[in-house]
Amino acid sequence: MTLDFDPVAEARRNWQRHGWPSIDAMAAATSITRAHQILLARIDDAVSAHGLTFSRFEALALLHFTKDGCLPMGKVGERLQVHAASVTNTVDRLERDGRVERRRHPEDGRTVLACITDHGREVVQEAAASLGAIDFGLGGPDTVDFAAIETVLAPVRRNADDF
Amino acid sequence: MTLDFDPVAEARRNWQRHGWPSIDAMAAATSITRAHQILLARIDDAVSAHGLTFSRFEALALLHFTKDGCLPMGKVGERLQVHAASVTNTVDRLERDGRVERRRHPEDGRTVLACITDHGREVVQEAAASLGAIDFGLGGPDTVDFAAIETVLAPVRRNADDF
DNA sequence: TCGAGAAAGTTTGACGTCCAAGGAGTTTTC
DNA sequence: GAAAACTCCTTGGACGTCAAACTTTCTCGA
Repeated sequence: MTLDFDPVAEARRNWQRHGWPSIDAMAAATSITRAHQILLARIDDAVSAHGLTFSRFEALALLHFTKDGCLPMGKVGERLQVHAASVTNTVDRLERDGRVERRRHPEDGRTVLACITDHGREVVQEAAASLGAIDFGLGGPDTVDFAAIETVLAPVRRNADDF
Repeated sequence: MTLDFDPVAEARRNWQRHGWPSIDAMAAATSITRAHQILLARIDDAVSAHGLTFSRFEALALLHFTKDGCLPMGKVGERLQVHAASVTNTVDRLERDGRVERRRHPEDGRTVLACITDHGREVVQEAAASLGAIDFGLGGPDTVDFAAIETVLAPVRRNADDF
């Protein structure tokens, strides 16, 4: 993860030189993409110690936050903003590892409930601690303004009707 | 892409309630993740009209920016910060579609050069225009401060030795 | 000069994401 | 009540990413 050039500055120079449009937007988008790339790598590294990926951690945390530890598959996808097929995939693996189990919905035969197991609860709490320890990949010598990040990205999310 | 709740605020509430650590960092990381998710969807949608994905567009643009339109596979991965196997994959598909062709390196038999074709140059320029038209997924009714995004994410990237 | 080690790409396998299609169950409608 | 319409989930295929193993080629030192 050590570079001898700034990918964003590099991109900016090239776009400028070729007269391509929306340079500032491009640089902002590239920054977000790169920051995400960095975060995901660090986060996945942290949760892998607990046999998880970030996706699985998110699903597990979501279930853990629930009253009775269960949620219909569809709700999981909705909350996590991922496709239903991705939920099937994620729950498959969590179930394989005994962190989650599928149950029939008592009233609606179409619905499948994903329920976190006791083991799942242990794992997700340990993983959350590991993530906290690295400040979710945002840690390091340079000071990061967490609140500013949230603020500056809010309009981006709002433009996509994110809330 | 329309939600009736704010995923970040939601996450913040849940973490708070369970006493989990680094809430502000979590919210910032979640914002970045979500912003990236939004951008990627919009960008991919824009370039798909030209038979590209964002990855392929990036590779194509990189080659287009080069003096002679060629770059060793390894250099492509280095610039794009992706694994060598991903480069192989991306170039395979670009080559299949006639946007790129592989050539032997004249001096080093180990090296494979990825070279953009004339068709590739046409496509990448059209795609760049499409991306500019949507401000790289950052467009919308709410005003987005491009420069602020770059500034606020700089320490995140610097913490990962990104430049 | 010759063999060990390094370097460059590709292949294979695991993961995550999406889309499209299909099966099963429920609700609506006539 | 039965057929049509809708909902929920899973399956299969395409794509992108990474890690590890492997092949080919080059380099360097004994």
